[in-house]
Amino acid sequence: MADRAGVSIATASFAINAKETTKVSEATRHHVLAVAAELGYRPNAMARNLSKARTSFIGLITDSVATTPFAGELIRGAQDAARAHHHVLLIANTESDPAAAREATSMMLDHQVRGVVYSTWYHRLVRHPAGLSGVPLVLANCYTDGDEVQSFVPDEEGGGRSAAELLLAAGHRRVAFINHSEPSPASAGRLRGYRAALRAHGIRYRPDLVLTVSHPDQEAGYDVGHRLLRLTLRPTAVFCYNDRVAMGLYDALREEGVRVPDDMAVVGFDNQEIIAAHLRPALSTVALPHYELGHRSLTWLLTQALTPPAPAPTRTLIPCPAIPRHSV
Amino acid sequence: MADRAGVSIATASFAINAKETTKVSEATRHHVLAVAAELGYRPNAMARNLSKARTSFIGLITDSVATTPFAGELIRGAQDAARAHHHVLLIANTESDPAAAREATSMMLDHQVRGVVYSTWYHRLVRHPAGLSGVPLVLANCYTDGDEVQSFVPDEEGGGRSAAELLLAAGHRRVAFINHSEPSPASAGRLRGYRAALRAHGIRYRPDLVLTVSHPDQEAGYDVGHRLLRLTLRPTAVFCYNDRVAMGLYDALREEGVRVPDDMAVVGFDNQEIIAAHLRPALSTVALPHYELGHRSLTWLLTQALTPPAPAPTRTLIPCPAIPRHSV
DNA sequence: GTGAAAGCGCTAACAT
DNA sequence: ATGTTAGCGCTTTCAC
Repeated sequence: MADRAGVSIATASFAINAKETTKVSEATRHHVLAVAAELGYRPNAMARNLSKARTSFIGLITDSVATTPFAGELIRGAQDAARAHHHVLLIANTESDPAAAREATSMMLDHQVRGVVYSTWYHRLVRHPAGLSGVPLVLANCYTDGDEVQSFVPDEEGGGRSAAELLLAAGHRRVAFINHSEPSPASAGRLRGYRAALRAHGIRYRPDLVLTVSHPDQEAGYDVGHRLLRLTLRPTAVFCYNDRVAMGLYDALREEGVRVPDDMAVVGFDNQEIIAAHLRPALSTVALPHYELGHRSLTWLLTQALTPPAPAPTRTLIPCPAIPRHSV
Repeated sequence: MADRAGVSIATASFAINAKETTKVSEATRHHVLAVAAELGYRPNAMARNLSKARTSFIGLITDSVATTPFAGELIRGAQDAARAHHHVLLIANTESDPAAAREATSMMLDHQVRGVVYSTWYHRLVRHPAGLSGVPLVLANCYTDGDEVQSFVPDEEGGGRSAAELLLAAGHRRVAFINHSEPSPASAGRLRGYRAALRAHGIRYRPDLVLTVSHPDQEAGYDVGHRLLRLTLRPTAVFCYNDRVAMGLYDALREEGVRVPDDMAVVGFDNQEIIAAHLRPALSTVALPHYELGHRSLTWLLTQALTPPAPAPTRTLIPCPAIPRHSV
């Protein structure tokens, strides 16, 4: 195509890439661009990648895409950041299958990704992903034991505080917490946040007001709801581990003729739109920042990890914003 | 690395790619492979792509990733199919932004994708995606006017029939249908299916039993629920346009003391797990085949579109399976 | 069965 | 400011 423009192949390359050190005259540049447009010329990314010995690929590994809208949000955030930096995402979903993970890893390595973000659908501790030692790596929604790799995770404690705060600010003093019995960053963090909020309001923490469920879903919320109403000192407000528990709780409450929020205020966690926004009354909750997790991870890779000196890895907390609706 | 194995670069290439016409002796092949493994050698996909003048990329364009789990399922199906054929997906999400779509298109073209699947999050008519005339193309969950491009879409009519059948098979004769008022493949198809099922059971179609809503969500379901109960000839069963409407309907029914399924049987559509599986009682519904849509589209591209003669494009209907639970 | 050599379509020195 | 040239790491004839 350079030929058709009557210039050398090198000049064409310069013209098209419009470097800052513009080694080509404005005139010829325009001419080349015009000819290129006319011919519908598109540079071959493979050739460019090979020649520059560098691609514009970033790998994104998720352990689940479809179970929740969370992965979608994370992908969207990562995608937006990638686009802003003219990079393209190589996405692989492992569904927690080690074989799939291995395949994904080598696929990415073979394609010379510039870095990879490894993400999980729920916030948890992971081992250093195998085979990814040679590449700039960042974790989204998970972290490793000594935090020896950079990670971005939700600020569970802050979220727990915000959730409780939603209730406390409305004047509630007997606030129950339905927590997940499984130890995890979420259950531990939210509990800490709940206690901190109580403390800030001069309310003593009462262990009997925190109930736990082993599978935090609608069924559990329903069951624990009935337990809750039989407490000797019935709470006037409940902070639920997640929106699904809150949804089940709504059912239990309704069955017992307890109205939300008049007789009992409720807040959830996760901000699962399809549930939270459409319960009756709409559920006040706290959002998990999946979009930001994806966005920040990718941006970190592109702006920090790739330009030495490589920063020391840390676990970066991303806020979980409160989403007030009508259940308080 | 060939050098380290003491063979020529060409031989190494042959050994590694293990062609059928094995131009290399078993002995050297094993030797090369051993050395490669030892050195942790991985072929450079960029170089390979450039050399072969063909990549193993397939583009996947979605118009939304996060709003529903639907896109996730479709991606998962596509990804699985791609993996099975040793291809890798280049995913772009446009969020219905034309600029993003243009960018996605040229990104894919620049990367020499072998084909692209264009998908939408709800089943609809689309115009031929711009800029994609030069590439093998397949539509998932959408189709074009004259069906001049291959597409895979849900069998809405079959799904509607299955939904109604769930109710009819349980002996119901007065079955209402809450439809979406907006004309669409879904509303038209499901209505046809509903009527066909009625006919098959020798029941006369009564237009007054089909109510419509303009935004098929929980709020609409709630509102229409009250309307429904005021019908002179109250139905004993309802087929809802989707699970969200059913969720709202549950609320209305409960308010009026109408029990599901004893006083009123309900079926939904979409099989949105988070709702359907956890309503009380769990909602019988019909699933949208997003996984298959993605899987079939990709498989078609890889097996049909890429091997001449190119098949004539058709709109292929994918079944929507009934998911019986406890609301009938 | 194995090796030499010519590209694939670009980028980046290095000339001019 | 523009052209020449040497690769980037592979695949693939074509000789041997």
